[in-house]
Amino acid sequence: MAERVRIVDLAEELGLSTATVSNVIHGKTKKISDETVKRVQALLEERQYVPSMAGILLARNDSRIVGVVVNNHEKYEGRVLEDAFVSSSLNALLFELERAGYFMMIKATQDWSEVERFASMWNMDGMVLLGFCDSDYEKLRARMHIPFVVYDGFFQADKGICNLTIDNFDGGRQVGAYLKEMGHRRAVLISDNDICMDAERMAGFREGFSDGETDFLEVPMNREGRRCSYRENIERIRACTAAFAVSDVYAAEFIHFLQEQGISVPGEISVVGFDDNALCENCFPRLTTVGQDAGERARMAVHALRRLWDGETDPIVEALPVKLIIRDSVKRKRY
Amino acid sequence: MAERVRIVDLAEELGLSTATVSNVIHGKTKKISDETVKRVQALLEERQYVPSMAGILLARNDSRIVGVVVNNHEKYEGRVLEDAFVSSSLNALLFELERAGYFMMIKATQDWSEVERFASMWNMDGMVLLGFCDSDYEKLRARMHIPFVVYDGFFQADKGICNLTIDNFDGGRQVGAYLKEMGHRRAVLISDNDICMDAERMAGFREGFSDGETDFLEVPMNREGRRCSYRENIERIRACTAAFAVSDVYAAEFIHFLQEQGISVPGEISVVGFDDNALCENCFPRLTTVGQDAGERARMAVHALRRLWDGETDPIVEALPVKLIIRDSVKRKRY
DNA sequence: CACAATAGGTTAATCGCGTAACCCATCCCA
DNA sequence: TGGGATGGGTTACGCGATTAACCTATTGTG
Repeated sequence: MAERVRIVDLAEELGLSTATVSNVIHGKTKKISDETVKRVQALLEERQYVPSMAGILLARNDSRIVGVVVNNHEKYEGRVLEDAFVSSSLNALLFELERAGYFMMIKATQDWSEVERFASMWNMDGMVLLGFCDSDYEKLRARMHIPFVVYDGFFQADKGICNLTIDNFDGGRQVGAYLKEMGHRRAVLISDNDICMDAERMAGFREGFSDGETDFLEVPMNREGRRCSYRENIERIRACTAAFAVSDVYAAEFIHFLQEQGISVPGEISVVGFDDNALCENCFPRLTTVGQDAGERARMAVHALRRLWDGETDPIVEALPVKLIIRDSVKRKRY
Repeated sequence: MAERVRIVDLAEELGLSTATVSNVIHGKTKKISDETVKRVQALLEERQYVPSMAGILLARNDSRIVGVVVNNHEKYEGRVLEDAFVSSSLNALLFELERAGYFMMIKATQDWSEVERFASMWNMDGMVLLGFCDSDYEKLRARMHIPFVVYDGFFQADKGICNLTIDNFDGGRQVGAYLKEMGHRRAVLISDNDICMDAERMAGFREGFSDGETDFLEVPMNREGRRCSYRENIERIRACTAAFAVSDVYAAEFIHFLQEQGISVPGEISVVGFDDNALCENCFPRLTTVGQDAGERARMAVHALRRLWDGETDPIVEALPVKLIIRDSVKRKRY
């Protein structure tokens, strides 16, 4: 373990006080001669001075840590960070926070008291919350005592919570409109009723797809038995020519099911997903889906935190735009 | 921002000194009356005392942070954390570190001086390195001044570096033996020559697959043009009945290519991957692959760190066992 | 009885850094 | 010549927790 170089060491070596060295480090050089500044800077460089966050944290109560809390929902079965949406979010957040000079600490939990401890122990500057929704609202309000941003979740706009989301409704609408325009009249809707934002996506789809002639089938799904419910509803599914799954993972699973049944995609049934996961490019056929720009959202998250730090209190509630990414899993239907 | 409850606050309220409160917190109760212990504990509970890591860090130089550094290799194109192997590793590490009472800080970089700063600023207790290999060895040795474990990478056993890996050779061997036993005689090998451990997997494959009658084709791949080189070699590929891709992602990509060409999998060509990524279950056909237990590896990593902290210096160099997971992408070949 | 041991604490220094308050020598100007 | 401004720093304390050294009163012991 190499010995840490401290400010006092440098000060001593230069015959200066720690205050002077500290001031040079922070650019408060108004009252220091140019020559002294240069000497200090040279030694900082030579000795490769790295500040100890322990001291800074204690002295200024400023940790430069942003905690990212991921809702460790049971549906992930203990593998939250493997979820394609979660991992792409973390990736974007990591780079964006680093760019802004912050450190990222991750916690995966459902237990709010843990989150509270976590934030408090480290004097976090802020937090980013992933995957929580309205039903967690009371806990959030009551227990979070530091600036935070909901990165993904479904919150009513009027709750005063800074909430970055994507325009789920519009995404669904675009899919609906696209499938209708491609000549489809009967579609399967695949979702998980437990997930709050699925409802938005489906509502959007209905608006985009519905007119006098179209019709859709909502296959009721339960978590354990998604495949089972496909099997039970196979005849009704065969009557459809298209499907909208509210997430790519469901879409891939559904395509898999169809292929097992010998139903060709998109020959007999066209499928559209949501999220633009990595898997879209690797499955066959390549999946048409709704894409969100993770980088843009992460930038918004950091921007929103900055505003909170600056004392701006009225929350940003943004529904970031979303767009349909057309690949190979939808075919025009001709009658 | 809720006011922090400090030890002095509790001490004052109890009419005790901070030393006593601190001692109770740490279970050093030999010289404290039972009654006092109870009073202190009751107040700790009531006031929900959460220690400040800033103070602890400064006083004991003990951060309980483990830094996880991911090699931000260009091949990831800025999306490291989205890589299936990386994300499953992070997931396993996160839970394992939490269980052991440590906090995880992530950094994605290729720049060693940054890693050094990172570790030094936070007085990290240890680090876990992902995705580095022998060529980084000198930097590692010269610059890392804290205990660290190579979680995944390819290092010579004799370098004295604590290196957890999987038995890449044996994985390849199992695949080779399996394909041979399934009657295949000509196979395509798909790999990326830049990745150090691919060589092991391929060497294992050769050993498992080769006998007088078998033969294989190594399609030379360059990163930008994997698909291109498939296209160029299409005739030679058609002459094969099986393929081994050294990672699931390559396998999925290859299957995709074959399906585009109208070649059925596994009807005409059987495909085996490596890693047991999430995508294996979702692609069609479900991918036969070589699986590694991420949880077990993470446990080993924490165990290895513990040993280093305990002063045990001879490094653990483990090649964790690996097993073939048979799904639907391989078909028996009959002549 | 003298002295030691023990119980039950307390005091004060320390960790590394930031910063408000202070200090001294010059210089300037009326 | 007296007083303020300015340049170029220094001193000293605070942040929260840990811990070695110290203290006092009571009990035990030969």
